[in-house]
Amino acid sequence: MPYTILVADDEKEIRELLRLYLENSGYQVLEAEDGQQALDYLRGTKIDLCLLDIMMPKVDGYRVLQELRKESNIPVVILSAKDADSEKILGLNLGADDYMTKPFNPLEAIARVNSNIRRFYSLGTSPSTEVIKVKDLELDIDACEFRKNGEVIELTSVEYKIMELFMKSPGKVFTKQQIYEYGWGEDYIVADNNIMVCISKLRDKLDEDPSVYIKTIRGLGYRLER
Amino acid sequence: MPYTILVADDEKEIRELLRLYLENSGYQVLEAEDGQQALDYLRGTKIDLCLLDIMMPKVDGYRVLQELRKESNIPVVILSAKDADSEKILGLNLGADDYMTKPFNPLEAIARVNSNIRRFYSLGTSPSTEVIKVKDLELDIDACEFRKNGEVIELTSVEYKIMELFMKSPGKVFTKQQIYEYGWGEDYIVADNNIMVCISKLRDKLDEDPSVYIKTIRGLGYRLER
DNA sequence: TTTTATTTTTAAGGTAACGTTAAGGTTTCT
DNA sequence: AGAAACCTTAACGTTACCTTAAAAATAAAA
Repeated sequence: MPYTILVADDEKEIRELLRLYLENSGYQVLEAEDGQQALDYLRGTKIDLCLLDIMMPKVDGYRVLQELRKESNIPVVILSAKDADSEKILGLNLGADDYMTKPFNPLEAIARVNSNIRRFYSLGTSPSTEVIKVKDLELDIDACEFRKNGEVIELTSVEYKIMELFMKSPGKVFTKQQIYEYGWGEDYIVADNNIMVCISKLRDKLDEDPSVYIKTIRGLGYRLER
Repeated sequence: MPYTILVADDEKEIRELLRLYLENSGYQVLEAEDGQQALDYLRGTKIDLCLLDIMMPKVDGYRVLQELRKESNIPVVILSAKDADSEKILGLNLGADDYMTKPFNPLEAIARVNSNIRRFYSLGTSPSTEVIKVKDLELDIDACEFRKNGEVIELTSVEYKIMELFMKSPGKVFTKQQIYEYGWGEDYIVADNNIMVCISKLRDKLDEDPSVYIKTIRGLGYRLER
């Protein structure tokens, strides 16, 4: 099961250079020549890591990164001709994992890709078949599927997100603010009732009479019992 | 709760510079001035990320990294004056997560630390789960749970807060004012009885006949016996 | 585009846990 | 003994939370 790397750069030579080295290291490679194409790939395909140029037509790399981070946490290595520190900082703070300035040594590129792949997938998150289990609950990240005792329970996207948050840290208490920001992907506004309705529906679907799975911590938030 | 960063560098100025910026960003900082000391820290202390200089006395950075990787996967950011690509590649292939060349912009250093911390701890591996223990009492900060002899004791949010205050500094006397401000999160108003009721209920739940755990210091306040 | 279905938000009524208050009791110090 | 500080209990009122249903927004289908 080779890892899939997306190379997003408008220069054809660079894409081909990277493809050469990456394929040589056993990766599968996809190419995007502008930001829009990159986003399409990232949304529609299972990409394990992205090499992302900043200066691209249509949608620039920062924008791609910003959009991507709303949905995914895969490692992103920024490629850029800009060497200024401020650029690096901007990229890293937007959620990039690494930064390389052009021109670069392709061997260094490979080393960085290896490093980031290992970091992200070796421990914790595994490449494809990631299933988190808590009690008799299962969350299949790849399939975006939630199961109880092996039976699929249909969740809406917000419900799924919240369940994901819970299942990734079972036993940990999350405040309403944290839940809102993770589930809705927006800055916190007071929308407590919203969350409560969602929790209520989740409990419904898990058919808890007393709160067996999702426990209320009054004054604090909620927690998934492990 | 704060992440602990180990700064391993033989130059005192660099350590102090990094400490300044890191502490300013809310990290806890430990310093090592040579490779041996770094290894001792890494083995004996809970370190969440390591900033590692390559050229150090006794044991060099590569060696430290190599040893560390046999036991742990925490993020390591290499600091080095060597700018040659081959050096970077060596570091990354040995299992480093990032690489910075001196001299560096401290803000970039912070950005990289943030990035690596977020990458490694936000998802996947849980962030150093914190449990405070005093005698047979345990306070699980993540789960907001209080236990005695491993058995959960349900606390209300104010009770929990007060217990947190006590457990964070066992043996220390807290005045009613301090307890009120911490437990209620408001400026002190005279509400002594309030506190007394709360302490009373706590003692109840800990089933103390004489005050084994929470001792009254007449005229001053209360203290958790250690 | 209009219609239909699904998801999310808003609103409102209900409930139980929690913090407050007050009153009577106990300990401790002078 | 008397006073001051502290303890305990129970009733009350508030608040945070739960649930349901309808309205609004969004996505899917015709």
